[in-house]
Amino acid sequence: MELSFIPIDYDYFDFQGENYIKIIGRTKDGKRVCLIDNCDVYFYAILKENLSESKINQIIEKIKRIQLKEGARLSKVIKVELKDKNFLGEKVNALKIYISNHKDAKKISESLPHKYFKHIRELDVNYITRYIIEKKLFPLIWHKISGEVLNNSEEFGGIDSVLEVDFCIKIEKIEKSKEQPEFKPKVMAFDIETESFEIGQGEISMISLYDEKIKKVLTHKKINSKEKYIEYYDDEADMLEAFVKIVKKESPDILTGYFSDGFDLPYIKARAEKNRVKLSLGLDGSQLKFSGGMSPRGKIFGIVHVDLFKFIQTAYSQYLESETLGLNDVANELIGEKKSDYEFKPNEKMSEIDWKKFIEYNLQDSIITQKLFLKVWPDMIEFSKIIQEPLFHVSRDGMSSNVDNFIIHNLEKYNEIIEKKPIHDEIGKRRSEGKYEGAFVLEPKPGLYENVVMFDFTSMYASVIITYNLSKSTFLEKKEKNNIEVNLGNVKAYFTKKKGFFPEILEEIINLRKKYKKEYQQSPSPILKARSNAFKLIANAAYGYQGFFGARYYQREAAASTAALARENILEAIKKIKSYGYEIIYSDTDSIAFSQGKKSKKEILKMLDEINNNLPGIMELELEDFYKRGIWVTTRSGEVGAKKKYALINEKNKMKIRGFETVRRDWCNVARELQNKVLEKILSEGNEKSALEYTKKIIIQIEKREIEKEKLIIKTQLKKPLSEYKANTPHVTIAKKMLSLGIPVDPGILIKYYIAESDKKKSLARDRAKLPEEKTPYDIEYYLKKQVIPAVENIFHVFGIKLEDIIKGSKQQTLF
DNA sequence: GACTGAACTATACC
DNA sequence: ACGGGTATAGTTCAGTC
Repeated sequence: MELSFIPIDYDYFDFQGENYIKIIGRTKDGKRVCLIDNCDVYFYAILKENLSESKINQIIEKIKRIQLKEGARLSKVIKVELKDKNFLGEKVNALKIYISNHKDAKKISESLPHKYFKHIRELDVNYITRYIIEKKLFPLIWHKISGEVLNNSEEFGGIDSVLEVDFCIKIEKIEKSKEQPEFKPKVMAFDIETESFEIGQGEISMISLYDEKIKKVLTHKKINSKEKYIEYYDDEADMLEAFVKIVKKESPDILTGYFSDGFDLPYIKARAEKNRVKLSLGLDGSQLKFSGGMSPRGKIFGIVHVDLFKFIQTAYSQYLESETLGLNDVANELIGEKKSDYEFKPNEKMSEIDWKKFIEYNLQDSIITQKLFLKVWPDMIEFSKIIQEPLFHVSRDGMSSNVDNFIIHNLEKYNEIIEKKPIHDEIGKRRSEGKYEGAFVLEPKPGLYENVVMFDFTSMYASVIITYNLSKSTFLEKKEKNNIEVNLGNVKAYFTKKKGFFPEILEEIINLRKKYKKEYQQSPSPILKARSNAFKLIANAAYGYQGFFGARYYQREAAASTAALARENILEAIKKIKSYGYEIIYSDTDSIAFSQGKKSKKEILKMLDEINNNLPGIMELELEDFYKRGIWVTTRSGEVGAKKKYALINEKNKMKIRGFETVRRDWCNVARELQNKVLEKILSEGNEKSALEYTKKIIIQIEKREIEKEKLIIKTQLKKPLSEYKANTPHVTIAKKMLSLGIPVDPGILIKYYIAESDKKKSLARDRAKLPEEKTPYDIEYYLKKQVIPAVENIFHVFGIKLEDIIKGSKQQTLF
């Protein structure tokens, strides 16, 4: 049989002591198919130099005889081949040791004659990754498959008869299809509401499910509503059974939730256990499984469970402006949908109407989750195709894993043996190496500037890595002839000029990014945008990756050299721009702001060209934008210019605000909004007059207690468990109060509070911190002196105005 | 008891 | 444990006078 097939979910099983892969996917006409196949399982033992041919043959013969008994399984070496390979760019002789079961790789490696080997590698390449590398059956890409249909076959223990698929096929031939039509998966979203926020404590009140066909809320609460989407069940157990039944019947390709690895699925599992309900959601009847220890990942065979939160965290968060990564904020920003505002109440206090609203809210969450999924789907599918790892992994992995995997899947053409992941001791060693010097930041001279030009280096760190060939495999332990030398303060680092695979792969990523960006600009589509963006994200992560202790190709010197050469390049560019007679205002890492002065835009672009003609390698400086005005302020303490804090307005009146309190969520809105207004007025009008008037107005409103509570709320994130805090800050104090009221305070939540009035003049802020719903009037002095005035006084200082004098001069002098 | 600086904490920039 | 370093600024708290 021959068919067009797109792989969606990968899993493996053992049959007669050997490994097999089972892949669930779809055919072009929407049939669901399971493919069964296997591939060679092997690892490499890299030989020491100077071993004679006869000695090597002797070693091979010895290894061939290795056999291990693992429980009922007899594991053995199948064959051994001597190979010419590369390891970290060096030619090596390696034994490719084929074994019968990948689970025994480590055990078998332990019984090798280690004294003949420099390294043992590829023990930590998992079977699914190995299969994809070997057989080139890539995730979410269409393939032409030929094979034998298994129909009530005895083969593989009768696997085809338990699988709920249209066909089960044993693969004979795999070919990538020429045509790659868009694949639209069947996606079901779900969400639960519970009596408790702690996993498994208290019942699940309801479960909502949503896809193109299904729109349901399952509940065992007895309320009097005839809404069509509500399905009533006798108890929690019945409801859970119905959940399993509906998911199985609909059988989506993807089941998605928001934070569902961390909450919904673990909760469902805990309650199912309590109620003795089997969560046999897998296409082979297998149960929902969890893996991953500390941060569990819920897996269902054949239906890919995607926790949208995780993907958004790694692939989107750097572009989001949302204050939290909660479903509400993210959906609002990405798809413009707001959740219905429902206020949580303890169950026993809920009225009939509350329950109806709660059910509606629960359904709404699933609907939003599904829409959000469809919005980010182009990014997810492109990530999976580019990194060549299954959706299940790519949707959850962090960027370091993604970079790791991208490299692993691209090493074949370099004939490279894959480096191992670090384990405990190695991680500890790497972490103890300490920090290295990072980016250069120029101290600005505070002031309001007219006509500001901003240049920046395109993908600066990636360009530096490529231009100077910085990586683990190109790093030299000591100086060699004709190498690249980098000054790292008291020491020097050396890199060979012979192109390494890491910079070369990175260059390919950059080129592909350029290619797809161009294609996107010519004919925009979400897929092309996602593809271009995925390459950009991987390129941007490459620098952090080489300095990250968990990376396979970690090389601290390469990371330190990248930062050092970036500094060198930006300083050189600053010098160059200065030499053309421009006044430099500011610079941070890869960007330079300077005054246009009397020069024309044409002259500036000509200078840019000239600078670019002299830059090394692929380094490239580009125009970020021309700005009408920009403002830089001093630090709070005094005279020096504040770094990482400025505001600009371009010729289309679009503002770019960096670092100011306006963009910080741990300041109250009254201060943020005032500061934003002040910056806007000053930048668009070119003076401080109306901004000052506006500021006075707000100050008076605060003094008259005319500000609504909502605008005074300060939000601070709890970054770790309460018990680990050494300092009793206001937000920790409030978190403790919340805990005593029975509200869960897990790390990561945003603590909201305001500062209230108190008779004691000298009390600490934490003693006056109150929950938003408390009634004590707000502390006028605190909001003036600690929020509003600090937010704007540095800005007025630029114009020589001391805000305090102004206020003193007005009638409200009593406060000061 | 007022003052000062270090420690701790959160959040931004790139 | 699941990218890096640079930077500002708040609150608390221990030590000094």
